[in-house]
Amino acid sequence: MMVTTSNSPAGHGSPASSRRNSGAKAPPGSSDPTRPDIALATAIASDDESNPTNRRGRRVAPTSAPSSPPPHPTSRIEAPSGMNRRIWSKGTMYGRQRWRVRLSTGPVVKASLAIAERTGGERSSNRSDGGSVMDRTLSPWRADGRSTIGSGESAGPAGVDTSARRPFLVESRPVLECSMSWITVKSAFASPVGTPVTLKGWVRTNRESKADGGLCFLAVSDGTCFDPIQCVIKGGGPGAVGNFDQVQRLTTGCSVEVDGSVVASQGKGQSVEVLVDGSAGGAVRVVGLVENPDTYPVSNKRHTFEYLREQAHLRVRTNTFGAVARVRHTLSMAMHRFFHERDFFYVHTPIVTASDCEGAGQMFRVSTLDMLNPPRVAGAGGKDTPGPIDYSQDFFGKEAHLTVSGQLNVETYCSALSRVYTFGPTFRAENSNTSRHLAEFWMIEPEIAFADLTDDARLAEDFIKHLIRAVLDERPDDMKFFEERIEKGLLARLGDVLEKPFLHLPYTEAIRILEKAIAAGQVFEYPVKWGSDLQSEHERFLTEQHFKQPVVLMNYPKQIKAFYMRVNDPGTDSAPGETVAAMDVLVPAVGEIIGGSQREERLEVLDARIEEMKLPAKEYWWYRDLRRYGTVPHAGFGLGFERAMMFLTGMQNVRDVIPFPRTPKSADF
RNA sequence: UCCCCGAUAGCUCAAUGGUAGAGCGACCGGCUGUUAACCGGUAGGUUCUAGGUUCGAGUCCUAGUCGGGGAGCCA
Repeated sequence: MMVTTSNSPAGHGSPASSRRNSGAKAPPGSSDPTRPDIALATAIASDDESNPTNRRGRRVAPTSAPSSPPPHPTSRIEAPSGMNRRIWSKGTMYGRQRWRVRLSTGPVVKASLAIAERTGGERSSNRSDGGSVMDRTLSPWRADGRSTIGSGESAGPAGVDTSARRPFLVESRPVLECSMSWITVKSAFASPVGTPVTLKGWVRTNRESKADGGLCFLAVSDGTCFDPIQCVIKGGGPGAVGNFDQVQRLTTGCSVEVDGSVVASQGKGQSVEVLVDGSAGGAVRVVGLVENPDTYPVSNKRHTFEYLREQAHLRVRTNTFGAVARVRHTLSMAMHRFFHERDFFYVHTPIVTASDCEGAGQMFRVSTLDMLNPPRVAGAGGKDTPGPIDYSQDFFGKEAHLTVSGQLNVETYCSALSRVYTFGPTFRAENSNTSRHLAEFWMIEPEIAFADLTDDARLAEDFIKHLIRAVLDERPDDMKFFEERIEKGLLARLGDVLEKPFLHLPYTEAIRILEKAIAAGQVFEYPVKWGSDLQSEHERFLTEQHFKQPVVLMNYPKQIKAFYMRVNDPGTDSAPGETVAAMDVLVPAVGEIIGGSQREERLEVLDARIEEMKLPAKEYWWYRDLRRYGTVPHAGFGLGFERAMMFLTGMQNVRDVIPFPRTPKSADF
């Protein structure tokens, strides 16, 4: 089935699609000045100084006609009837023309294959990772959708990023708005001048002017993009809105509906705005007022993160937390997409666990017993001493806790579905109060069958690079904010990680490097010794000073790692002691971001480890069964979702990258 | 859990043991296609809690609560 060309772009779409298509008739090479995200995309990657941006990164005034790629016949490409698909150009990215394909229904792969045939000659190769947007999006090579983890086909030399050549499809955009009577602020920014719009959102700022007989400048945000849109409300002359006095009194946080039309802005600071002219049907309807503006907790001023944590229900209305929320969503979707496109299955591992064998720290108890008067085991403690609590009378008939990891459970599904992952909340009752720890956090744990530690490390690298690309591609507006206000140099740091292959380094070798550094005068607070775990200062030294790039540390001493990690053959890495196939991925500025291992698949070795660590062997009966019935080598890792958020946004405190943080002594909201 | 720091107006912070202050925000007015606006004015306080020392405590002492940074543990 081919995607054909046509001169009637509006023939198969909703009104919204017509609007976009007509908008796309502008020279597609030009960054749309009404789209801050596109302007940013250009700004991130290009050294082209001809795109003046103002402080917020918007194009201030379009310069002369852009000279970049000649018009591409996007708007003439049309799907066969009944397929409901649209294609449009979105401007440039990394100096290349960027295309997006939208497919509401229908066979995605076939469509993109057909397109690839049309554009197959248009490879670009100036990306440092060897890929390009065009390659990733449209090339026939990847249009077959085949995933290649662990196979010879795409798994290049160790450390070479191959994920760029894997399927990267289609941006999905909300179709929903088409059936609603209003549009999002994000869509309004993308609408051509002259489009009548109805917006619904919250007032960010309200400025007044006496010009033109009275104007109000309402900055309205609905959270769908970083920037609020400026609504100019007329208060004098024939265009005055009836409730202008009410509009004048609107304060930060009020919710409103605005009818108006998209116009080119007369002021500086934004290229388009929404003009509300009463004589042209414009109106402002107040939905909800802020009842006491004086005490509105997130008034229009700077607030500390500490303060905003105490206002977690309102903090998402601020620039920072809105951006965090959008990036968090994007990261979540990107993660699922990464695995889905590589034939991984998402497994919902349990939150409540009645097995006492997860062994990763303090657990939260789950119980329905009467805490004041729990049942006791009869006679166990003699007449006067009460026996231990009788959990056989508890809800599950035994002790139950909240999970500290989905790994053991997900290994079972791995032993049948080959490639699986779990993503869910995880609970640790440790009394640790730091900027990197939560009592409730989210963790991603993939598990791959027939894989060894190298496959695992390669997957981790592909995964991290995919996540970086996703947030840069999809949330340029928010990422620009993080770069400017949260961490200067963030984009360079991420670009660096994207660019360089991860270095694989045996633990034993890392110890040698650290010892040499000490001999050369490097001072550490903690000693370095084969057999002890590396301190974060050691990890930072390796990744930030010595190698200045991401490092995958591999093959740790057996005694400092978990029982399920595969015991290496003697002599691996010429280590002075026994090692296990564990790995930690270290990245500059954040440190350890991933921990993983190849799992012990040999029953007798596993049993020996369980025995050695004095673990309750009985509890592991089902885990041991995996080794008794068709055991396979397998490996996996865990990525803390909030730590990934910190890595990607530059936010310094884990409590600020999760909507409602749970920490010791704190579970408000 | 350990070490260090902190808590004063809606927010951020001042205030030798002696009358509770500023900036921002809010409100009122002026000016302005405004946009960290600007100019003038007004209101706003049980100084975290409970004890103690003192003629007198925001300030000093004790205990507690909460918050922040670091360590450990980890993701």
